[in-house]
Amino acid sequence: MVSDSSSKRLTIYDLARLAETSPSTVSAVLNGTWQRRRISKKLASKILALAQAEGYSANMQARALRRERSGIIGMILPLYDNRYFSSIAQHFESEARRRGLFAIVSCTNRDPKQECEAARMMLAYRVECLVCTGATDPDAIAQMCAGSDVQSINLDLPGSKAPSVISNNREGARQLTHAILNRLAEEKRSEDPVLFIGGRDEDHNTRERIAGFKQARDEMGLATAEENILPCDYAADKAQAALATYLQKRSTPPSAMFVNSTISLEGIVRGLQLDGYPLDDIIFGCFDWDPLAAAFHPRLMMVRQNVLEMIDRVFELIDSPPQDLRLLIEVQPEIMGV
Amino acid sequence: MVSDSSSKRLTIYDLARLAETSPSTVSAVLNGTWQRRRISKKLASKILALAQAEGYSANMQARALRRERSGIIGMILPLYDNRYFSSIAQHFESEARRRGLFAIVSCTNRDPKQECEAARMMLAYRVECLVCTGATDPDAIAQMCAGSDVQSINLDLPGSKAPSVISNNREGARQLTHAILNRLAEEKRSEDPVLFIGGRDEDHNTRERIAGFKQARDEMGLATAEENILPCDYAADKAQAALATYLQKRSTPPSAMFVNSTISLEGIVRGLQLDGYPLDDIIFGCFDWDPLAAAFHPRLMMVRQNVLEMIDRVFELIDSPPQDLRLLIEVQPEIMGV
DNA sequence: CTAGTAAGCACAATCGGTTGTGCAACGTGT
DNA sequence: ACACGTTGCACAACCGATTGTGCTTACTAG
Repeated sequence: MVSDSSSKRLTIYDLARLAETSPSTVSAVLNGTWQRRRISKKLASKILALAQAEGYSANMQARALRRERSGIIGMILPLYDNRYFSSIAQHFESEARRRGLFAIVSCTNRDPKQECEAARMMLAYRVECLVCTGATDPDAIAQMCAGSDVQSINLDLPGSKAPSVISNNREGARQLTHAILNRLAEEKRSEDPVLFIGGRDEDHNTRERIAGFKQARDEMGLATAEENILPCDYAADKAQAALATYLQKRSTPPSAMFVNSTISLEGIVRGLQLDGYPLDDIIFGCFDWDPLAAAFHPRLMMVRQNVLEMIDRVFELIDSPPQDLRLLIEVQPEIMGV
Repeated sequence: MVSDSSSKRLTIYDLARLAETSPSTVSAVLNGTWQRRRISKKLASKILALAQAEGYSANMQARALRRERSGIIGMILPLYDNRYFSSIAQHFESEARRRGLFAIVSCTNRDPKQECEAARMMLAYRVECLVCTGATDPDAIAQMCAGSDVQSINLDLPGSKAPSVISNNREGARQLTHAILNRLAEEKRSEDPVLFIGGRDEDHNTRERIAGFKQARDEMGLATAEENILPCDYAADKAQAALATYLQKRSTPPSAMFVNSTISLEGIVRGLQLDGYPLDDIIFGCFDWDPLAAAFHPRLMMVRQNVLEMIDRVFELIDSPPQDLRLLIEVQPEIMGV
């Protein structure tokens, strides 16, 4: 270790001087192409040992510039703070790492402006591919990427200008609704209404979940009153307020609810708790998964989206980009707690 | 928009040709140094308009290489999947963005190997600073950074080779314990034992929290039996098992518990729920914050660490690096739900 | 009318790798 | 001894920005 920490960072030029060889040879040795370049094993190991001893680390910017490949793969994400999105980020990172890519994830707070800004940054850093998760306007970003000749993929919410990987929301909702209805039947409350609450009407996923909800009820021979469908947005406060309004017209809370996300569930539970309703008696189905919440409530069933498989599908699309940009891949979620 | 999407990405050389000027001029205009270089306003606006129309975006690798500044700031994180860490990532990103820096966050699963690997990658990408959150071995990473002349800062867990920003764990635990004891007193159960459970004995934060716990009891004239302190690790299963063992010796669960994290709380609640104990009667104090959990339980008090201020402190340290690498900044957390 | 100054821009070196190509030296077969 | 193939490496041109410097013109002052 002769490292002169006095000067700058070590480069292949420094190593070349130390090893009394040329920079190109050092480069070839350090990036593994030395056999192809017929560098002798002896020289190669000398250089490797030297690099090791001096703690050399290649400058990725220089490499990226010359190779015209950054080795970076990007993802934009609405938020980190729930199990679903955080596990998306986590799996994306580890799968990228496994492939020798460097993942950068940017969270954009569900704000279209920030989404664009983040995408612009990612493109400036020359990401090799951009995964666009739960974007407000996925097509806008897909178009930016296309303009820069960068592949993009939609995750969680579908778009029309890039292939999409999403959960099978309709089928998941259908199964969850059946689980709720079965539970009601077990408890001899089959006739009680079920309230669907949370999410946004314009949102593809919410629409699909409502469709699945209705379909399941239909299959059980139950009609669904529109007043029992409340897509009041996701936010906890919105859900709490919507439920309060709903409850003004009745004496008791519904026996069962289909809650569209954990963030909505938070508002619902808080509201019921404040008003002193017997929380544990209500059957909840939540299209989202949070093990802590599941631990707390005895009648809470949750939909766990298959993040692992979704990320796998995303990388398959990266490996072999489909010709059809409207390709939609749906992954089956799992019902927990039935 | 004459963009010839046929060829490669647009460079300043292309723009120079289009604007009939030189690359250096284009560069100066696009990075804002054109006034200093006495480029005429007329030419400047021409180039800017052109760049806009053609959708030019600077190649950050080239810029970073030449400037010897990447514009990137890194963070390593144990996990995303709780409110604390996810909000750390979120605030770190937005503050970095505010400063024109690009944040990259890598999660390392509390694995020292992965921590080192991530740090190595970050250093290869020439991050300007590395924030090392909740690292298993912060000093190892601090040393790697020092070797590359890169500033590093510890967050959440302190180290001795880089300045650290952490919560005031002892004081937070003291206040939480007082809140628990007050609640017990209100409910005329002052004499009941309180169980401290979760966390690791070797862990700085856990040790501090235990100290705060004992101190608060001491201040109330209560002795603390060692059998009531169970640092059984954080994992939900470990906590559940530890509680089960604890309960074997007694007929009823403790009236109150100090739970060291939400992940431990998950195991505790699951175990109690399974065994059919009346969960709502137990007074919980959890050193962590999760609004969904808070909504579910009427007697759950939580410590919310002041992430906003912690991140602010981190950036202050980045702005003016202290001479003393052992500097420890403690930020006061907040007790929620008292 | 000329020296001196400022305005406006272009040149070329540089950051640290990568990679096509060239060129000795050495070995082999005839 | 000569042609020829191989081995082992060095040279130099990039990648796309930044920046010190220098060279025109135009303008101003004396």
